[in-house]
Amino acid sequence: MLKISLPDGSVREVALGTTPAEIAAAIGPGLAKAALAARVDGELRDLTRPLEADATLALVTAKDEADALDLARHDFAHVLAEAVQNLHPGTQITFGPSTDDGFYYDFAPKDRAFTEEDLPAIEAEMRRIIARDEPLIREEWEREALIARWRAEGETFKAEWAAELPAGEALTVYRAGRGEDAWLDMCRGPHLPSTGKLDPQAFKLTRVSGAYWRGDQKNAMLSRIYGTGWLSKKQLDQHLTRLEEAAKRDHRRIGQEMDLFHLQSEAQGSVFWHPNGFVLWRQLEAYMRRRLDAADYAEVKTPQLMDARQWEQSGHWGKYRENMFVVPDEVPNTEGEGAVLSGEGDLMALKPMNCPAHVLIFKQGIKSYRDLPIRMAEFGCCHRNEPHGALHGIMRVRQFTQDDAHIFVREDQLIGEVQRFCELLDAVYRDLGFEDYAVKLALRPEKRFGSDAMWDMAEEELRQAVAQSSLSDAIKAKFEELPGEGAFYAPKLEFHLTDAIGRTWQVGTIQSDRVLPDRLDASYVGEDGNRHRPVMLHRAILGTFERFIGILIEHHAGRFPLWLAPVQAVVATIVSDADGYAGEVLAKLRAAGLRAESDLRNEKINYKVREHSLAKVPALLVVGKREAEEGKVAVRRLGEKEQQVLPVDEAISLLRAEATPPDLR
RNA sequence: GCCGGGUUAGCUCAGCUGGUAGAGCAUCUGAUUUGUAAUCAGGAGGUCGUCGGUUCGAGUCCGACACCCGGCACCA
Repeated sequence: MLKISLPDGSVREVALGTTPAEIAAAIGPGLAKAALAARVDGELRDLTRPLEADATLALVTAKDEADALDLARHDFAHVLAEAVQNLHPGTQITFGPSTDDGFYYDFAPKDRAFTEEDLPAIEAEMRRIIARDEPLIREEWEREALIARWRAEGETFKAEWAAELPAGEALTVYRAGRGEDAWLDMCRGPHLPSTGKLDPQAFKLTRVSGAYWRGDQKNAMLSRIYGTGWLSKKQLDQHLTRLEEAAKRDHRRIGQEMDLFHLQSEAQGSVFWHPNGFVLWRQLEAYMRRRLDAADYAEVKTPQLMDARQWEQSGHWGKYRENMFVVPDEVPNTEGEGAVLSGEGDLMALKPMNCPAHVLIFKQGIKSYRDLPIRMAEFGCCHRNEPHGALHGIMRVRQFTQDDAHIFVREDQLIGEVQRFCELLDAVYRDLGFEDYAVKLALRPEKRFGSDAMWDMAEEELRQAVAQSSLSDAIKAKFEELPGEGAFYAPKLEFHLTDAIGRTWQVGTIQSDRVLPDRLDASYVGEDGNRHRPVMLHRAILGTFERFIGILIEHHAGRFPLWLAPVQAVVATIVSDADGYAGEVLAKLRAAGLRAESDLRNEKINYKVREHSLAKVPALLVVGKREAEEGKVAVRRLGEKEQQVLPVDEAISLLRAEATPPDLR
């Protein structure tokens, strides 16, 4: 007999081989029906998997939403695969997990990749499979038998996978339905007891795409079908609504609507900032400059183009050449038409990073240990020739400006500097409206430079710096380590912002680098009179202006706080008799340093209110006859239905206070 | 770079199986002087992404290229 402990503290004695489903049935028919899976000693398992030892058992129902969702999504993926093979015989199955909001499955199509036009038929077939309520039965197979089976069915990807699963691990197969011809997939499980547990109205196939087998560019391109899956139609509808809301916040759409910037094919991947959008940039840059000044950074400006030899020395030519824009250094051809290289093989390259140039500044003159730390900042404009498919609005571009800085430190200063950086970054994010962000430590990658001892030390330094910093407990609680994600020369701290609708974006970063100072022979004179290598901290808070502004746009959905808003106030007249007065109000607003416009058009006030509201102008100052006579304005704030009638000077001083950047309040 | 989809007026989009283009908004003109999310009327505006092909005839069919979108890969 086995002793099975239940969550209520009771212990049941059951025979060896009893299943959680049977225990659920013994407890009650309601539970038996609601049970989706079991947690056995904390491990999620199939309801029908026999118990083999004393254990704690918790039955998983829809109330355990995280588990239930994950099980359902995984099952949707299987149902998708079965549906596709029913409709498209000859399609090979490969791999199909659950995701954050649904699931996908990768197929090796027989002749052509799937398109969105295939999806409705596949959805219908999925609903038929769910309606058939096929039991999902777990089986353990011998490796050779399984490989043979997959080969016999022409499932070469599954056969490859089966052959490579680690020895000693049970090879499990799930049978959908009963009998010899039931559909099979190799899968670690667990699964719901049957497809009928899925809500046929709670999923939707959303898109198709390509995906490399095992995520490797060198492998075959598979055809992936994505879906979103939930426990109920209501949840699905809520999710679809969220997606619609997110689409309305898309920075590309708002950028167009608010006339912030545009992109065009003649300058692929580079942003044309319009006057409105560049206000955001200027405010952000001025703010960062004040912050950096206060934090003892010295600002520099370095060349856009440098000789290829310099990039060879820094190591970029070897490691980063593919992503660099290389420019021939040409002179007129004295012996004929056109131009020729100025010297043999003379090439220049646009900088993809600012770090080498900063080291070159560091190397001018002799540096003493007393000079360190040296904090060198640059709003550096970089060019990287990103793969075409990577470009995305203003978030991923080929020309961008980083709020970059390099801090040259002695070993004994390193942790303190990283800590100082974390605190500066925290203050900036809070000022900019992002209270909620995550810190991640990217650890040594497989291919790396330097000894294990160096990595042990470098990783521990960053870990310590975060732990010792004054970041809030909430932020520290979310700290996470990412094995294998570090740069080849150093571990890095990554700072991920969460926007208003829950998406996260990596923006800030800091990494300690002992390689580049060495390659470029940077040194300082130590207390002992000998030359020493400084450690170089590469760091950014916003990351790039382009991406950060994109995030700000989406975070605020274009409704910027007053200090950032491109147009802060519009004076709108009700009748043309108020035009003169509106002009006076406008002049006062501008004299107070506010970005203001007037709208004297011959239109109804309803029309003007609607138009400026849609343009997301934060403050609308309406003036009619009454206001003109009384020296007042009717202030209507964006998003509010009510207006407040105030004396002009009072309205202006309120707006002015609110328009003060957060660091100057 | 790879897979799939797309590109029609300033913007958002319609245009069935080929017969040389249409709406709303914006713009312009006129009327209207208006009190908090669209006043009315009229006009103008497009070599349908580029190049090539099929055809008596191409926005529509075929091919190449460019760019965009969704993913994948990439992201010092």
